[in-house]
Amino acid sequence: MYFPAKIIVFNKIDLSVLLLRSMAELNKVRVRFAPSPTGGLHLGGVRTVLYNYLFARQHNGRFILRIEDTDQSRYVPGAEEYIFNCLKWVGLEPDESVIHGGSFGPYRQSERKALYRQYAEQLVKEGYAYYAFDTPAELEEMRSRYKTDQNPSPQYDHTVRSAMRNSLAMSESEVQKLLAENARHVIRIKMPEAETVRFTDMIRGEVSFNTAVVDDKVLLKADGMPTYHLAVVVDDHLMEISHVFRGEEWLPSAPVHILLWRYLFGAEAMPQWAHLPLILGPNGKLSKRDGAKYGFPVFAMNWTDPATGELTEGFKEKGFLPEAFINLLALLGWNDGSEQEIFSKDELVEKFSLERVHSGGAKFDYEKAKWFNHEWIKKLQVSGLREQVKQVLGNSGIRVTDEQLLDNVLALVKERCTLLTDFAEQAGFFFKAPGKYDMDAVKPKWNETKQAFFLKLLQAYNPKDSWKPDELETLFKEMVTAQKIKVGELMLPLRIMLVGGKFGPGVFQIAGLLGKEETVLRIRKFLDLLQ
RNA sequence: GGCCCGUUGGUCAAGGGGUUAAGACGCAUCCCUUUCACGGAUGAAUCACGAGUUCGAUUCUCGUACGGGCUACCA
Repeated sequence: MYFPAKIIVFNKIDLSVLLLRSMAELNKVRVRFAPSPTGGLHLGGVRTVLYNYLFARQHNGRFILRIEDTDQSRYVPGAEEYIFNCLKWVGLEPDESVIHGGSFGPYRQSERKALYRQYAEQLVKEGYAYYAFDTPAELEEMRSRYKTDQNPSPQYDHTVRSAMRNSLAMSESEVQKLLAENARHVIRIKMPEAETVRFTDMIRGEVSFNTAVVDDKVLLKADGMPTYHLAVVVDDHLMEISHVFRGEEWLPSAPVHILLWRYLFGAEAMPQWAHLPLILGPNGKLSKRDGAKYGFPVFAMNWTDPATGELTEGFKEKGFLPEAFINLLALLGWNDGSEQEIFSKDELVEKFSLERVHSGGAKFDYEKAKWFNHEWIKKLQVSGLREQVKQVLGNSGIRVTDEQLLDNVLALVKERCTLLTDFAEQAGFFFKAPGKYDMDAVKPKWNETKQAFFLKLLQAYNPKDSWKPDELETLFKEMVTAQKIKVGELMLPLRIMLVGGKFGPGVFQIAGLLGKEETVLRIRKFLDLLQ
């Protein structure tokens, strides 16, 4: 009597679990970053990657990287590999891509070329698009003909299309003849003459457009490649993308994409859109130029233009930690509402939410960016810094052989380094005696008494068996008190002897790490130099 | 020019009808530190403007101004 009831209950549970699972499959989150491999990876691009990544991780979804290389004239060798290197550096690697694989490939649009034409043709057949045979010269002619002060950039739209050479204006037989002759042509979307297209953006709410003022965008180019507009819609559908995050600069062409979705795959199937606020420079959208002009990086990593050989410095080489780079990017347009500003990647995955992304653009502040890096250098354990600092020291000709010393040095100096490159100055002298000294800090005030003092110091330090900072300091101060000189008057010269300049941690801390031998050697060397 | 999006200190920003309008960066001054940092303290905003709604608008509505984006067979 009791048993059957129990079995029924179990069955119910199994059913609901199954139901939930299939619903989860249906609503599977799939997002994508779709860069065009034409040059360096802009910090705005990395932020888009980040938001995609965070959203995917948060929803147990997949993050896809699709290469949008439909413009063959803009092909730049190496750019694609460079993008992957950047993503690897920041630790935001895709689940599916050209190199990560996946079952929705190919992930490079140029390899999907054959796919797009049928969709464009279908649109023509259904009256949503048309063939256009206008040559570049004819387009140019149209633009200059309609150009006025009131209308500085005439569009190819419903007001002019009947006066152009396209399948809407020409006779059926004429069109067929041209097509049979393989005449160069494009396929353009036929924008409705007056319709309001609206959609709900996840960041800015309802946005609406009047199709009358949107032009008949080219969907399929004369070379058979799709334009961005056709390709995004087709690929987002085929790759089952659920949410699209892209820059605000795409907002004006959103109605084209909405319409294409409606015509091709149905509005219900459309992914949700989120147009991210722009990252601004001192004047407008942040550009590579701004970086060069104001002296801060814009690209994630160094990028050398293969055509011109021009090098653009990246955040990595400038001395940024990937942790800091991600952190500062996340906060450029988003915050969790609390006072917290330092977030690890895991915390971001946990706390990020689209609802808290701003709609207004944010001006990039390099000073604040450096602050984030400083915070992360302070926060990170030496183990997280070791390899990167070795690299930095290596770049200035210092090879680290004593790993233990490196760890001690890092712990001692990291709080005074804002960029990783600062370690060259702040840590370098521990491994290599100063090559030159800040003589101005010593010479003007140097005298016989001081010279004598240091000789005596040498005599006191040399025979010491233990070598602890505290003891060295006490001994030093005891000896100074015997003189009629201020402690500072002698401490600064000692610093210069050991460090070379007026910087670094406490002098005796330095001496401690340097060891007796090296400390004595440096003092003696300097004294000789002054003779 | 047209269309779209936006507007809280120099910058990033919290707050969304009644608040002394958070916090951070940067800046300035001071304290700590016999270097430089770190750390601590203090200082600086009539919430773009004008109407409206309201007992009351930074917060809601509408205009204006300003800023930005788009306006290619580029993405």
